Amino acid sequence: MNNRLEEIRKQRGIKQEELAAALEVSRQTIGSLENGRYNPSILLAFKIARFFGLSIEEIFIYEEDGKV
Amino acid sequence: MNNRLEEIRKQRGIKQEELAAALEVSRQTIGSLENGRYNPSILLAFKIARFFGLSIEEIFIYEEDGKV
DNA sequence: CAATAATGGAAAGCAAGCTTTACATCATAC
DNA sequence: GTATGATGTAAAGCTTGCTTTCCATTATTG
Repeated sequence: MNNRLEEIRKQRGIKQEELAAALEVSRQTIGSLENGRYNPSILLAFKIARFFGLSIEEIFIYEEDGKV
Repeated sequence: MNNRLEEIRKQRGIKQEELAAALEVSRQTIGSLENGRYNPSILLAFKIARFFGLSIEEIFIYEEDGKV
């Protein structure tokens, strides 16, 4: 799973910390997602998508093979 | 999080066990999702959506409040 | 009724997501 | 150069997702 989180966040000119606060998660969680340390839960994915007004599929890129 | 998994699966006339096999998860996982015992990981959500040719949002319903 | 098929659901255990704490790095500004 | 702000990253610990195993329930069918 890849994601366009950092790209989209920067487009909107907001900081990791601000995004984290808006989503009610820790800053480290945002950093970990942006740097691919793990995938979001589906709940967090929904929150992120809703925050940016996008669909989950527009932000998170699932590649059949790439596995976990 | 609610989901339309059971509904969609039955529309297609397939059994929990068949769906589980197609998605490479256990039958219990499918049953647990259908009966709301837990939410899927985002990877499983993608697999399910892709299997049915739908978007994640068409299958899993996120309600702002309803919490976890 | 007995047998089989499909589903429900619990328990234990491992894996993954998230938190808090803590420290390092990098850039910018003064 | 030092201070400050933003980000990277790691460790320990809790919670949630998923597996395997096991048994119960509810059709349906012979």
